[in-house]
Amino acid sequence: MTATIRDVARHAGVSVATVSRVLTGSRTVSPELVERVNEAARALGYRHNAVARALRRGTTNTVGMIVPEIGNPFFPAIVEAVERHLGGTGRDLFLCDSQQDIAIERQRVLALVGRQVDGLIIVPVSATGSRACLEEVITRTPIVQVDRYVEDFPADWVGVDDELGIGAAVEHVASLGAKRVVFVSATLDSSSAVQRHVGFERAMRKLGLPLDEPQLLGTFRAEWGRVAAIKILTGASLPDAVVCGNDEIAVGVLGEFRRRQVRVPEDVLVTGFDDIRFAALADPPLTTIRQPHEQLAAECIRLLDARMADAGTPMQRIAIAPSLVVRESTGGTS
Amino acid sequence: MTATIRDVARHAGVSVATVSRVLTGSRTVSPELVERVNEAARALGYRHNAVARALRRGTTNTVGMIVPEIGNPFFPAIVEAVERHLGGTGRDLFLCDSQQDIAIERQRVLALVGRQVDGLIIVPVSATGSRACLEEVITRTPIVQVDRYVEDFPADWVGVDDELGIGAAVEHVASLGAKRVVFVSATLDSSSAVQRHVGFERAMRKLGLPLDEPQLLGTFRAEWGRVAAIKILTGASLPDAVVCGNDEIAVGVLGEFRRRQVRVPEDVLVTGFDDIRFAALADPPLTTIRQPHEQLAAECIRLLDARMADAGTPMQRIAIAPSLVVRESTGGTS
DNA sequence: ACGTAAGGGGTAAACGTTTACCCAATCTGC
DNA sequence: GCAGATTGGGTAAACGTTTACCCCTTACGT
Repeated sequence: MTATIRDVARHAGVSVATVSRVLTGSRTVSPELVERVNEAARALGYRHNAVARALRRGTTNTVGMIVPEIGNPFFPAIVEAVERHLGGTGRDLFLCDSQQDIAIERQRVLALVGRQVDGLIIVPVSATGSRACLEEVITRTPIVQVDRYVEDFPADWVGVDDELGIGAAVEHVASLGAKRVVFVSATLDSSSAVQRHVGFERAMRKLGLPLDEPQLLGTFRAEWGRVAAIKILTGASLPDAVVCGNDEIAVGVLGEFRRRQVRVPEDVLVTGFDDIRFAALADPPLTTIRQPHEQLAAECIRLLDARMADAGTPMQRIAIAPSLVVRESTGGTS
Repeated sequence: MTATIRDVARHAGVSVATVSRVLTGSRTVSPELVERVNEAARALGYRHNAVARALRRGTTNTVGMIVPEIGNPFFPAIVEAVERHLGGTGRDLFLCDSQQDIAIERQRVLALVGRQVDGLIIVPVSATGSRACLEEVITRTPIVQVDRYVEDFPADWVGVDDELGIGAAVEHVASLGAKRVVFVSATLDSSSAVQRHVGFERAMRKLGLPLDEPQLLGTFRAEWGRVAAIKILTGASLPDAVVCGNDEIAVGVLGEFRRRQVRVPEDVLVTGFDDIRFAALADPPLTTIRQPHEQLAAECIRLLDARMADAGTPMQRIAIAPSLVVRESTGGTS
């Protein structure tokens, strides 16, 4: 059985308080006793019990993070960036996947909050459906929303300006002469789906482009991109451009176009959103809206730390401008 | 502040033991008191404290999982499958990324084990370097290795038969007439790198194919695939086939070949390993060795449960045969 | 030399839950 | 009617750590 602080105390011939003081450095202890305690701990292979410490201190040195779809490379990229920013602060990141399901999301939230994570970073599954469980726990732990957010829910958020990003994609294809532009995205469940949709319609109106193409809203998955491409191809004629709500959809669209001998960008321009690492590797390499992972992660951790330091800190919403990355799928070079 | 079991007891006019008995159903309590306790718990919004429960019970209802590179879609796919098998068992999965770094891996292992996860599922970073930290904790928690394993370390493992898999890829390209076959994989740090390398050489010898091509061993990353493709293209002449150690490398190779007008499969055959979801979406769609995620996950959870049930259970090594998926990159159809 | 302050070590309570043990009431069998 | 068994509720210890409080010793200033 693993040694406890009591065993170390007995071995060193001191009290458990002395052992605790030595090992945490919380108060001075005489050098002689420090030496004995350290030696005893070493000899017994003592490691403090994080569960007991959490109960006593009320903190765990962990941050929970929940993403809605871990198989979408965009979310692991955000997780990697968050880890880099959390690393060096002595805190551990515990990651959970909510599988695009608000019931599973609630389970994950309660699992993390119930284990007293010091903060929760969440990409909410649904702009409306995620509210109930987050309202339930926001008084118990600091929460920061990343990328997506819950509507009418007062919590910190950092993400890109989705409207601006999709607007940049529309302006880009319009600047290349595109008149008929089709939008392929996800149903309006999440805030990013909603905002990208709003951004698309606003940009089209601003540019005076027709909005009469059917809206192709499915999931943020490559499979849906393929299905959407088939729907586009069964239309009367090919649009000038396909603006996609994320890179996965775009990769699916590209693949299906390629399979059916539709040339990109010669026959139709295609754009994505996110700049996942396969965007550059797609064929042709995908023009996309890059989300600045490092900056999102840095702001996220900063918001969380501010919230942890002072629960009454005024709520912050940080929208970061994304950037257009022009690649071959709209005629750019590699 | 959130209610504790003491508050509920006070509110219901019973003892904390009674409240605990009612809420856990651990012993009979009169219907009248059950009603009062449940009503009090509801009224106070009581949720049990998982930290206190963990300290008292010594279990946490959590499983920790560590993957070496969360940005590689293969690992999220495994995580998703493990979650599906764990779901419904009332246990939560806490995921950590070890960033291909054994020091970070050790931090993650200690973070999870220190918080008394009931079991640990790990894809070890290094066949040798990961041993020290796993030996340190294997007496404290059940461990199952997935995909990769640590050499000379007695712990349960489930993965595909890497030698068999790469051998199938070599046999496949050879059956299409390939004589000069180049192997692009990772340096021999992980067991999968080692086994795939061994499998490649063994298959080449078995088929009487020349092994004099330079070995291109870097990382399991698409970036390395691109670099390797450049190295191949600066050689005297193009090989007949490029067999890659994983899909990421293969996707990188495909991209660079495409960029330099090398036609796949016309000019050179390319294969991968893993069957990540971008393998089918690559251009051309990638011939690969499919790892059966669901089966790997199911066996993994079964091994963990067996280990949890009886720490003395004989160690098991389960190698599952992968399957060849022929796509356009070796002349197959979509 | 004395009074006050500072340092440092030990005891025990606290964190929140679970459950062993004890005790009282009730039930059952003879 | 009584003895023994059963049921069920309460108390308190346990889990492992931290730290408030207490007390003793030593040091310093007058």
